[in-house]
Amino acid sequence: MTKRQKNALETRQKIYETACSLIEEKGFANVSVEDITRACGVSKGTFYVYFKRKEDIVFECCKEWFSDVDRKAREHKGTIVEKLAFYFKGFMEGVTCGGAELCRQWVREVINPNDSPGEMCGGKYNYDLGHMTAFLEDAVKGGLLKKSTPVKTLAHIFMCELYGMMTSWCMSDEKFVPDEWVGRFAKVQLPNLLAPYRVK
Amino acid sequence: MTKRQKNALETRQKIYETACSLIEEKGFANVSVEDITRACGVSKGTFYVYFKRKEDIVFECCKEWFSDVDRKAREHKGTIVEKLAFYFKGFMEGVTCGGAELCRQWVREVINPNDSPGEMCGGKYNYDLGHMTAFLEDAVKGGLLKKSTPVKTLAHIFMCELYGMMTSWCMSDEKFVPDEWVGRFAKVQLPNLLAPYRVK
DNA sequence: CACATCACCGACCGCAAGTCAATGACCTGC
DNA sequence: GCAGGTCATTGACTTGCGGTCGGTGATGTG
Repeated sequence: MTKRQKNALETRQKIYETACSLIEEKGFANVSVEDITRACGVSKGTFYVYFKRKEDIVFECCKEWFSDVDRKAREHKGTIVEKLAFYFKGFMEGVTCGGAELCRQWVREVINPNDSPGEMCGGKYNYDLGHMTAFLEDAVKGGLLKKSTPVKTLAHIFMCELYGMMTSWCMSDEKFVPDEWVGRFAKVQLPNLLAPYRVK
Repeated sequence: MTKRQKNALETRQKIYETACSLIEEKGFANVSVEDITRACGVSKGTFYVYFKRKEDIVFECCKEWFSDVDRKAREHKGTIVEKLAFYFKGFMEGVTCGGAELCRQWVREVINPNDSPGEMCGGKYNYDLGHMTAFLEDAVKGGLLKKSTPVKTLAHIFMCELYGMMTSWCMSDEKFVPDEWVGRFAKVQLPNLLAPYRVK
């Protein structure tokens, strides 16, 4: 990697980090692209070299952990309840780690229909249930769940729970601790939902 | 009511209805205030006579049913599970009746922190759990739930479920039927959640 | 009939997103 | 080490939209 390329990467990172802290401080709608570029000493044009749209900045933080939580949960040892609890914990960690404003903006963007104009930088997280179904299919193959398990339906139910936690967290102004929620869910609700499909 | 006042009401209604259909067709962000006013033959200024902000138009449709679903569910006869199922059904009905785009925009707005600038026309629905706690307290007083029921926690759990369904619906592009979800939830999950607190 | 009211108008303002031709620092191959 | 090309960066500019406000004329009122 040349010095030039290294600098470019640093610029991109600087823009991203400045944007995150400004958004968290003032709210996404109250931060302009020029606010961001002024704050980190680059020009407006530079921003648009690295991000197609202002909104794309919020997808940056999700890029890694979305593939990562998937991999980690797959590798996680334990019962299917433990595996799922781990996945839930990871999802909430990823969604909340940037703070409420970033999460809110992520939700605002991610609920857009798929044919929305403007390609998402870094790939859109869309409602294909991909992560969750793959994860549950692993559990079926691994002998943790019965072959007859309605993977798609379960995936759907679990994603629904995750979106509920995420949205509640956004709206409750960070008053609740995701770990506690996930803990309660794993203890009270998960076993009942999985009971019919578990291999004894 | 004078003829003048009647006309004014009609104008307001016309703006509201035109806005809804345009938003549903093209998406909230792709419809300008001028698109709306042009489509219904009034001027831009007139829009701002009736709505403080462009965003306020989406709160219009929620005004009635938010108080209404509360009242109706309170009056609904049956077990606590039946009452709750009724409330869930009503909530989802209200949230989805205007179509996915209106619902999406409602979510985008409603997740704003409370100190967001711009007063919401028609009152903001905020995360005070108000509807749900009142409803559960009724059930405690009515002898359907034990006195020791952690009303606030349960309200929180149930709102979380509702937000999950709502968000999933927005993201799944109307693929799922809210009634079926609520039916499944009421059958599979609700009884387990309520079991410890129900009066036999 | 004259005056007041008020629903409605649309030109105007300010701001922010996104564009693009120009620049010059850096890289590369001879 | 130099010449020529590449590419990260710039910031003035365009575009479009949200929101305002002084004006107007139809409607209601005394």
